Amino acid sequence: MEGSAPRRTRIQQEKRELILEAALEVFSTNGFRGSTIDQIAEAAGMSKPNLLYYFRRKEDIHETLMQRLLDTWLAPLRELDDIGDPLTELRSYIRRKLEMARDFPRESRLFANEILQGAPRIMPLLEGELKTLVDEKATIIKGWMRAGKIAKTDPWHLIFSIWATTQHYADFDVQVRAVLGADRGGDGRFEDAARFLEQLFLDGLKPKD
Amino acid sequence: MEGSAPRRTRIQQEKRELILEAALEVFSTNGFRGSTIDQIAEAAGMSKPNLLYYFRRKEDIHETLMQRLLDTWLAPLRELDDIGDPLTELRSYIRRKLEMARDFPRESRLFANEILQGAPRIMPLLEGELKTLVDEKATIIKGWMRAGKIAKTDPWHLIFSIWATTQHYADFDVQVRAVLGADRGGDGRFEDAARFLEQLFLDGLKPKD
DNA sequence: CAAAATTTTGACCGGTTGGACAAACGTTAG
DNA sequence: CTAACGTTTGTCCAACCGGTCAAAATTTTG
Repeated sequence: MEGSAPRRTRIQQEKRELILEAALEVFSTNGFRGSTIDQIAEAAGMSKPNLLYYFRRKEDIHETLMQRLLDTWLAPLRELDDIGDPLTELRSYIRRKLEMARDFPRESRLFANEILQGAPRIMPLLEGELKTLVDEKATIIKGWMRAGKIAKTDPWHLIFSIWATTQHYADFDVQVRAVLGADRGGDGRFEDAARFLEQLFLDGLKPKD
Repeated sequence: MEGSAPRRTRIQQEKRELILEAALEVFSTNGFRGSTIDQIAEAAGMSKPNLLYYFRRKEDIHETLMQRLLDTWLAPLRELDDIGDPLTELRSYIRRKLEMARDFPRESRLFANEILQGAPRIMPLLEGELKTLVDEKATIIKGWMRAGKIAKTDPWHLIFSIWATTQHYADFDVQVRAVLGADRGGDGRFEDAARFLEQLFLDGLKPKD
């Protein structure tokens, strides 16, 4: 019995990967119920029954995708630790998170879709693993505040605000580009965003003097 | 010919309102494609053909909902004007926006759903009405910066960050509550958020001295 | 009351979708 | 070659879904 490692041949590994890649594309733009197995199969270059040979149910694909997603998605937060200057640490967390929004917008949208609909499939993860991680990092941040290294405020809401502002550039990308227009909505928007966010989180809006 | 005001009896007005209310509930939690006419009809307490008597197509309901939504949704930004102290003006914009996230989370989620999927139905509005409004307000904010009333930064990204942080409490509500836990995730979370956001946007994270 | 107009419903339809299945195809090992 | 195993596909099905339609029920109007 080997329930924890049921993988077989190399072909299966490759095909499963192909399907997951295709499913990420389709799910992230159409949502779970808005996506069809046929769409995913076509995007993966195979027939529907063939796809169902590798994943028995549509939900299995989604579940596998979500499991992998959470690991990579929370990696930047996991890296946040006590060594180094607090402000620098927070600044690079924001930068990494923004880079993920730029480089993995599909993952961000998939996650947003799931949360928007009430997180029916990952609620236990949110209340368990995620809460534990955030609480742990909030304690670190609280320590920084007590030591006078950063301003005193609510660490949890601070983390929320970093998530919100960075993921916004992935989840609401079409809106951002529409509002910025053709000239400013190009590739440079992420650098503009990085500059702005750094200033916002470090200094706020009050004029310097 | 009265294409602009095709409303008829009082019953029609009431039933249409009933349907829109039910559709808001269903669409905002399941997305457009994830929602069925049957679900909406049941939530509105009527049969499917009866619902289709008031709205001929599923898309008509969604379209009507989106049109109304945008007006109320952008109201807080429209109120932002040049009279009064800039920092106070921005602070009350943030507060109003957060109140909307608290009082109209379904509207926020409906909008988020639409944007997430590439805004297929409201793209023209984003590039037209919305962009015009944001550009106009960005000009006002730029004036404040030139006058030294607030710190110099990018007005567009400032507006994005206000949208992102406030709507986060509606769109990602389940995640916020899961992470905050039973004790801190109660009704007080919006007041905590308001306090945090005020501090973030005004002073940033650098320690006071 | 009676005719006209409006509202509601049951039955139905065509298209789509998730999924099952067995047969065919390919590949590898003896 | 051939048997065994893994892979691929055509076909099919039952459930669902958006939408139609005609008839029935109700309300409005004269």
